[in-house]
Amino acid sequence: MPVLPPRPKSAPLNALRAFESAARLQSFAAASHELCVTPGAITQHIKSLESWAGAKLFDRKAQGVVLTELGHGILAELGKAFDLIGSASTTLRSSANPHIVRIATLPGIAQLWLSPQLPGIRKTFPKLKLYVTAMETVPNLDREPYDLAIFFSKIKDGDDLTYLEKDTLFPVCSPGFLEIMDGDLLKQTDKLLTDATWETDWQIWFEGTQNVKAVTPSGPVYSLYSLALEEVRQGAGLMIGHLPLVQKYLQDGSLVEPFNSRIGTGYSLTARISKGCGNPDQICALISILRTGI
Amino acid sequence: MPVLPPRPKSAPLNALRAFESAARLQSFAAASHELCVTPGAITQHIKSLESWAGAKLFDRKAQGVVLTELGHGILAELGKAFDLIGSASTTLRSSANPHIVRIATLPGIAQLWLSPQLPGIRKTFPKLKLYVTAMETVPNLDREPYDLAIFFSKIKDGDDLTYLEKDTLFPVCSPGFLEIMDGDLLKQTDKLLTDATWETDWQIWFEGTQNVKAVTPSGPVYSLYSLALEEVRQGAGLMIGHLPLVQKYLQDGSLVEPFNSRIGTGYSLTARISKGCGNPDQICALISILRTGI
DNA sequence: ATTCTAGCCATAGAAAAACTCAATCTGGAT
DNA sequence: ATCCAGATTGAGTTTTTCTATGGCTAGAAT
Repeated sequence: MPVLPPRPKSAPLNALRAFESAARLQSFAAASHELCVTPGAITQHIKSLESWAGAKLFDRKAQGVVLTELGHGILAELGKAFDLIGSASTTLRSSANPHIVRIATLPGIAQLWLSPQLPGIRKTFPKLKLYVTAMETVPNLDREPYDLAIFFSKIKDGDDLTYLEKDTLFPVCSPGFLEIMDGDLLKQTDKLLTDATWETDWQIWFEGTQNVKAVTPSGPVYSLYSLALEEVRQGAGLMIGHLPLVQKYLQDGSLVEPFNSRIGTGYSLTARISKGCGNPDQICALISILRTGI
Repeated sequence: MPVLPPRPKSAPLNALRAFESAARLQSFAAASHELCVTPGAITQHIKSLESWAGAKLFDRKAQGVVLTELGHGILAELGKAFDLIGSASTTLRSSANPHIVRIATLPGIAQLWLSPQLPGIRKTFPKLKLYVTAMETVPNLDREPYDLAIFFSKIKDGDDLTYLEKDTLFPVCSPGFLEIMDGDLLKQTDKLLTDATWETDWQIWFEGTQNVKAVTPSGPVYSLYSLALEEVRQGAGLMIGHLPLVQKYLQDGSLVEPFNSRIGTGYSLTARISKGCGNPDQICALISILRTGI
């Protein structure tokens, strides 16, 4: 039996993925975020790849990291490779389970916009299973295995986006809060709630509609929009409502709009479909139901 | 600090690689060989990918394994992706170390053909470092990180092969063995040595040159050609010499050619260059030196 | 029919890889 | 001077990957 010497290993795949991400984003920290690991993990991946290659791939500066020419040379090729892998695996999983649609969206959208539409969707597509994953940033649909991403974004030509609804800002509060409070609602800045994802909402609304110097809200800051909105419905104060997310509460009367001045943000609620998605027709049908509302 | 729920993971890269190999080769066993792991490792990779996808990728039959339609659908895409990764990593490593040339070749070629040429190569390229890895089968240069593969192969149009020398077969033995033995050298079949990689050499030579029924050699079988040849040089018997590999010994007189009947095999010693190789000019120069001989 | 054989599967244990955590370093910015 | 963002380091832990078994099945050989 011939004992063959060990072949030299080919480059470690996971390290290559880490490298591609770090090189594309020009930052280990950003890559660590994209890949959902700690920065240290990225450091180690890059180190292992550098030792495999026998050369530095990044120049380490104190304020960050700069790709070497060597690293730059393979970035495009690697990117294409991981795009292919991503689309292949999305295709695989979604055509294996055509009755499952995986949606990526903001937590607030999931709870306040998507969730109320579920009964209607179930009626139209009784067999459909929706897997909704909440996240703060738009995932790279070329890489991550979702069929559909629903986020607020600016619509540009060339993007493969489907418009759903316009985003519009205006303060909201509970009917009870409105009754109790006297005079200028906006004076008591500690009653102005903020959501961490949309920190500048108040400022945008002030500057766009009030023609007065923006008041700095000093009320609590929430990390979940739906949580903040719940507080507001309990009468905790005022916050900026995004029309698509508060419409339901305006209709059922649990929230009211104390001012008559709305402002658009240039953003819209949009859906984007993954290229790898296995059942585009079904997804389109689903989107059209979401767009027209229940 | 917002606690985000865990994102659904993307498909495991190593499992995808195992799948691609198994699907392309239509066999777990072959894939395990290609990736230098045990068959069990492949089984587990495929299982993990199947559970990630939520569907079977292969139909298991007793005599092997058959790709499902689902699996077939992503094979081409994955193959392209891993080709890109392979070429990117080869590019990376060889352009990081332009003075290193990694050669994959048969053990026999390494020892009997390449090794004698090293002094001459060192003279021409003093800074060059050759890393020679011996293996039984031609590696996939699109995937594995070698710059150059030197093997016996049939030259077909379209292949990116460089011809080096013609392969030619004929029996060889030591001068001492020739003296001692009487009469028909080929009668004593236990003195006919065989190399495991080229088991049919004797048969090919007999049928091509002797016009007699092939004698079945019953001498020892070696797993390394160079080892067998060493025995022959010590007078252990006769074996089939491949011209490129025995030429040196014919010249220095340690082997002789008792019959005057050579036969070609249709194969030639050839060099193929990796697409990803970072320094093609240097490699070409190297090949041309190897071809012309020292 | 029985045995053989090629391939895949299942499980346990071992080895290697990957990740986290907390502490540390670095040089520009406040 | 101190702070800060971002990268690193090393120890310890978790997860993944691999091997080593033995078992299974169906076709081939005896």
